[in-house]
Amino acid sequence: MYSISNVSSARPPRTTARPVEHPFTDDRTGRARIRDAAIQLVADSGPSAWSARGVARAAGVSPGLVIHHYGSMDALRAACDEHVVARIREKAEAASATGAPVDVLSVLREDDGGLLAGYLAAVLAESSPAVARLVDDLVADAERYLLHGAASGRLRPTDDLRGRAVVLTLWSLGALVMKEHVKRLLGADLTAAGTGTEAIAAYVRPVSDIYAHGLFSEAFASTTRAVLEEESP
Amino acid sequence: MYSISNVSSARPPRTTARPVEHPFTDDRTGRARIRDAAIQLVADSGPSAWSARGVARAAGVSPGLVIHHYGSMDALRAACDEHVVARIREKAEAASATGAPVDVLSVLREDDGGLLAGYLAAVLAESSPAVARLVDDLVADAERYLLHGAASGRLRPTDDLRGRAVVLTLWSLGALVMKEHVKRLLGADLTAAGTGTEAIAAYVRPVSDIYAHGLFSEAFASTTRAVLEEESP
DNA sequence: CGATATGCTATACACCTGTTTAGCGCGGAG
DNA sequence: CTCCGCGCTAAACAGGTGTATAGCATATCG
Repeated sequence: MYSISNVSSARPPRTTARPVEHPFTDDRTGRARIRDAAIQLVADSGPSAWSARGVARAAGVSPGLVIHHYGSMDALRAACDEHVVARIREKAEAASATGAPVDVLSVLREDDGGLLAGYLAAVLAESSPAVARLVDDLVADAERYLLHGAASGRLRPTDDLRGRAVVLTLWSLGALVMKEHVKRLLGADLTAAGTGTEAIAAYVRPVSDIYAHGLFSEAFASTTRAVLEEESP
Repeated sequence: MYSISNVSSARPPRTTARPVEHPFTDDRTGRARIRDAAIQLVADSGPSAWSARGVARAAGVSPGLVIHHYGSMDALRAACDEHVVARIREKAEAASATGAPVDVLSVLREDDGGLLAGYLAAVLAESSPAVARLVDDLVADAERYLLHGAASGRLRPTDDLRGRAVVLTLWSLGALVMKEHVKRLLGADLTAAGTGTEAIAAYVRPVSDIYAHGLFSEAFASTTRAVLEEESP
């Protein structure tokens, strides 16, 4: 689900990969600098940019230090996933606590220059236990929101709340993965925090329209429902 | 858009990567065998499986022959993209000619063991001119379908037909890219041609429900529309 | 027959990958 | 002072990458 009232105002431009000023500066040891540089690199240049030497260069350290701190590139990858997932979880929980709509795209629209969104977009299609857990959690969040929304009368009830939560969440995440196509076709950059309301609106408007009224005419919707009921076991 | 009446019946199981029996056998020179093996490899094992030696092994030839025929791995990649895109285009045109709903997921559900879908899922998030063109064409197809659907009264009219076409197409393609998450969360395998109606239904049902009625209650939809109109320039 | 084209392999090369190892510098504690 | 721990680099290694090159086998044509 996506609510227009959640559309944030203009943000500062994205930073490019370089060693490395960062929105989360809590534990800036060499270890943290390396992890953060790796996240930035993947967010900016995709999974193919992943290498010990690339990360080392971006962090301003030697490749040996990368391995020294993390033991292997796989372990670094897992650490990056866990870190990004934890951050997103925090943001999703904060949004949930305010009763705001729990759409992952709005959760990700923060002043981090598109870092979390960019990294997530890059890894969503890859096999990662941490990311799979995040997706599952986001679905659970969406399901809770749908439940409350139906109870309050804002959202239509359904006998398959979970299926709906899965579909809505995966649609949003899928659009994120397909961000370059979204950008080319609609001019909307789903990860750029610097994007103004207008540029995101090109994506949000048709989405909201479908959420508001569906796609089928009422007559056709009735027909489809009849077909659905025939096919049910 | 997705129509239940388009759900195909059970198909034979997927083939695994091996040298290599294939649904399209028209030009089975060494060159074609290599290209087809490469497509199968990526469909089965993702972009990280891409290497001259991996493709050569799968095709039962030497790595040198791969390069001999295509000049470089980049050229082979481009050839694979073009080939898959051409096949999908054929299928989409055939579906369009019959007036069937032009949903890419149903177009891809054929007796090729999930090959086209699997390859497309693997490359959709990567930068590829051929794939971008395919996406653009699929959006154009969807827009035409929406136009006809609105004229016939089956689909709701909208002042942003193109935006809707983009969103619907990218949702479907996004779900394809996220196929492992769809499978884990709903048990629906969007690329496996061997999947029966029931397994796909777990994805299709909530989708159809949203298409039929939207997500918001009528009261809330009216409110959202009011917000939308306020925010329009 | 020889010449040419095509298909193909084996080998080698330059460069990249992740990882290991040795060693230096610095700070703190005893 | 010495010792220890930590942070760090440089060099080396094994294994992988894409690619180039030489050469063999086969078929076809004049």
